[in-house]
Amino acid sequence: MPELPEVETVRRQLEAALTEARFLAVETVEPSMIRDCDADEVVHCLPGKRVSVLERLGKYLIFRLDGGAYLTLHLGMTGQLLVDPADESPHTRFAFRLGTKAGRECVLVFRDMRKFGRLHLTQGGPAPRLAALGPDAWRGAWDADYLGARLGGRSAPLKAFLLDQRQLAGIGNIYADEILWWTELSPLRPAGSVTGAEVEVLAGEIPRRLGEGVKFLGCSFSDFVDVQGKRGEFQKWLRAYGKQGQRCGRCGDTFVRAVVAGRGTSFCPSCQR
DNA sequence: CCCAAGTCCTGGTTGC
DNA sequence: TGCAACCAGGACTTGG
Repeated sequence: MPELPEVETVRRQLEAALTEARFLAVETVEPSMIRDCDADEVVHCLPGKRVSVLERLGKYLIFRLDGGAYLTLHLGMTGQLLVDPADESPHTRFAFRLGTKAGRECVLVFRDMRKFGRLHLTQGGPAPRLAALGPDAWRGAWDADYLGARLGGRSAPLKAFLLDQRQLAGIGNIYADEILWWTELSPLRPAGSVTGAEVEVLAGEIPRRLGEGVKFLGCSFSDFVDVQGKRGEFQKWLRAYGKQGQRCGRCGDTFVRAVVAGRGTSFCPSCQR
C-alpha cells in the first residue's frame, strides 16, 4: 500500500526524471479514475504542459504545471507509477508520453489493479479535496501541542485517529501499526485518553517511523514498487504490521489481531497499553 | 466466500 | 430543540 514514504520515494524519483519535462501525448486513460474534470480534458489539456515542480502532501502527488494547471495523483491501494516499464500490464490505467529536459522521450505509466487510485486535473491549485487534509505527517508544520489538541475529547480508537487524513496526512495501515508498536500504545485506546507524556512520544515517533520508511525506499509488503519497478526495503524492518500470531520483539508475548476502523490491526497486548 | 485497504459517503449518535 | 461534530460501517475494486 503506498503510504507517505512510498509516495515520497516515487516523488523523488519522478522529480529527478521529469522536472521540466513536457507532456506530449496521453496514450491511455481510465475515465472512472478521473475526478474534477473529464477524460477529454485530460487528453486535450495535458499535451504541451511542462512540469515545473513535483510536490507531495500526505499520500498525494502533485505535479505543478505551466499556466497554473495541476495534476494530482493518488495511488490508492495498488497504484504504481513507472517510467518506461519493460513489461506490459493489463492494469495500465493511464499512460503519458513526455519529452524530458535532456531531449529524450519517456513514457509515464500509472498502473492500478484495484482502481482505487485517482487522477485530478485542475486549474489554479491542486485537487480541492486536499484542502481537507491535515498537515503532512512527516514534514508538516505541526507539533505535540497540535497533536494533543486534535486528540483531545475523542472517543474513537487511537488507530482510527492516526488513519484520519484530516488530522495528519500520510499515515496508512502499515505505518499506523508500526507507530503504535514503537510508542507502546494500544490501537484500541480512545484517542482522548492519551496523556500529555504519551502525546510527546507519539509526536516524535510519527515522523521518525515515516522517515525510516523513506530511508529504506518504502515498504513492499505487497504491491509497492518504485518508478523503475524495484521493491522497497522497509518490509524487512516491520515490527508489528502483519505479525499476528508471532512473538513481540520487545517482550516476547504473542501479537493479536483486531479490526479497528475496519482495518486489520496487529499489536502486542502486553507492551502496547 | 472472505480477505486485503484508502477514500468517499451515509446515517445514526453525542453533546453543547 | 437545533445543530454541528463525531463516529461506525458500507460501497467501491479485483486478485489471492
